Amino acid sequence: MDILQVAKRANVSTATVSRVINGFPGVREKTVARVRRAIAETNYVPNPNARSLRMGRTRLFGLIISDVNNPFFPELIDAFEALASAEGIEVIFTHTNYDPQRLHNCIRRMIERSVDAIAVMTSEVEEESLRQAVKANVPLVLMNQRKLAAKYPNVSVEYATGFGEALDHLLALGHRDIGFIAGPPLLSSAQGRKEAFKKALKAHGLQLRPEWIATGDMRVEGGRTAMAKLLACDPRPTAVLATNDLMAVGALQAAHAAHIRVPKDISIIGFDDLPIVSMVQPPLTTIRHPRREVAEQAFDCLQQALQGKKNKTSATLHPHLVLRNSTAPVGLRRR
Amino acid sequence: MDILQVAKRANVSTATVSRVINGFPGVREKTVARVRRAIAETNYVPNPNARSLRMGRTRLFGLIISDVNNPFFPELIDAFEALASAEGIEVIFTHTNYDPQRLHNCIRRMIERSVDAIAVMTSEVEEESLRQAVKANVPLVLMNQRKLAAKYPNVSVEYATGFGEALDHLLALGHRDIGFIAGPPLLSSAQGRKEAFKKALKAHGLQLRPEWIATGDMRVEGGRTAMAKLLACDPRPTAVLATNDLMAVGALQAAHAAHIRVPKDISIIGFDDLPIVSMVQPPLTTIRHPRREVAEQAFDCLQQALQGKKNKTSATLHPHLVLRNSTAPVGLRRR
DNA sequence: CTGAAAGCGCTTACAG
DNA sequence: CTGAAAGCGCTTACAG
Repeated sequence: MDILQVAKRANVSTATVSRVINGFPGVREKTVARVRRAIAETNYVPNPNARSLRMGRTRLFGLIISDVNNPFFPELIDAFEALASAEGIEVIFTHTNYDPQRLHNCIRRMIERSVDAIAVMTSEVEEESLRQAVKANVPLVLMNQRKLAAKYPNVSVEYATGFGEALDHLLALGHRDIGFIAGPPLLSSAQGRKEAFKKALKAHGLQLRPEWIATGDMRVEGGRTAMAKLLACDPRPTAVLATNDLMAVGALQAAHAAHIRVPKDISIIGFDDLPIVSMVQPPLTTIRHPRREVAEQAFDCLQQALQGKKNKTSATLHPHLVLRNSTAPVGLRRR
Repeated sequence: MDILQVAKRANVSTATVSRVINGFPGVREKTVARVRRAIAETNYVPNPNARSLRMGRTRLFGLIISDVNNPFFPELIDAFEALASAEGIEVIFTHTNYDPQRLHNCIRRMIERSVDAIAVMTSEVEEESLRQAVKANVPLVLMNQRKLAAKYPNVSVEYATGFGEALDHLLALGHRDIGFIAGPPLLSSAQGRKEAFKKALKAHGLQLRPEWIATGDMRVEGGRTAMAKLLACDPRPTAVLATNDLMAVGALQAAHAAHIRVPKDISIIGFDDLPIVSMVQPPLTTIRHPRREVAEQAFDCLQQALQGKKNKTSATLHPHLVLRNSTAPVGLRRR
């Protein structure tokens, strides 16, 4: 009954206090001042539960990611949370650990908590889990789910743009012999990147030599072994792109181990722009995954859905090359 | 009015439905069954806002950390969230970016959201911010705040234990000449680690040579330059401990750059056990900061405080050495 | 063992 | 421009 205390103190009704708090027009200036003073004096803060119960909105958003330990996500979380916080929205955040069953539970829990909207920023998504939200009438937004993009708002990243820029850069440095460290065939996001790479390669009029594709597990270790294979080729590529930064870091280590200098003897380009790539030597040139922008677009989608606007349901973002020190002109040595 | 629908369907009052949902004893088995069926048939889920409004508890915990981008935190978040989730508690989580003003706001926001309890897992804490929670009667728990430990529940980590184990290990390998990469003098957590190192050193009967202490900025870059200084000493240490893993990684890079082999020519030990240390070559031996356990103890403290138990208000945890490949016996070379 | 009813703290037609 | 009152969906003494 706390709004009542404020009301008494200001000599008005609770309705008026409510109006002042929510910035409704049509309250006399003098009354507003009186209410504001009473609020200040009592340190009054509205009870969000009462408010939510009444309004049917909680100002609570759900954010679901794959894995807190994956250094890809912190920036995305950070950006999403900053936007929410600026709007007075709180974020409940959970991770699925790549487990579809957990995704299902995460969504259920969030609906039970009556969040206003959910951003599902995981790489693998099963539609069945999403239907819970549809049924509960909770807006959703996905990331990079091309197959579901027709039915659900989706923020997607056009990998090919990034690979195109990387290839522009390498070609300008004189590279023609370009290797690729791919990800596991079963991982759809890895396959998406591979396809985009091939597409960009073709657009640049380059051949794809099958022996210059090695496959890794998306982690440092996998990049190391994949790179070892590429380095053993004869002829070997003069530049290598990796599906993600962790494997690019592994590739760098493999080169070091083989006493092949980066970038002098071979150029390496990663993908994602994780914090780690500027911590290794040399700092890696990489294609930045626009994850902050993904968070922004996702947040916008949800807000718009809540406001009943139907226009902006999806967005496409483009990754860009970030130059650091792991690429150099093709040496004369191999010419 | 949704519990009413269930009640009607089961031919009971809402009170009885509520009793069944909350597992109160003393409802006839047959009635329970009827209510359960009605709940299942209607897919009924209690409205948490109504519940919170009535009960004065939200089953919402706040978790405040310094920095999402700091790879120290994900495991802590993960552990905390898993415990909460198992108890049907949701976590609102924010970060301060090392800014005391933001900590103040984070705590205020959480109180306004009427969380049941708050874990403040940041390195720097100003007491004034905490008083908001005290005033609002919201239980708190801190991490490694010795100065505040008398007034607030606190989970602290006894760094000296970890350094002691590291020194045991190095002595067993024949090392006597041990260098240290310290952190900035103004950073209290870095100073705490330095003091603990000195203490452990003394306990092992070793001298501290002032020129074998170099200072870095707690990041990879700082570790690199600090290590370069240590390597330039004559005589130089045969083993180096770093205040944190990021600087240990930098130290490793500096050794590589100087063509000094790790661990053959020099041993390196880090602190924290970040994921990154097993991604570099060689994987670093390090002292593991028990951050999962910190999360567990913190969560327990909060739960107990909520249950009105006064016994367990603080806890002390011990870091332990994790052996990997960056240490080796002192070479004969330097004998 | 169960129900009727009050009340948690708000917001919002409705009336004036 | 402002107030009286209903109602959001629960839980919990109280009564039987």
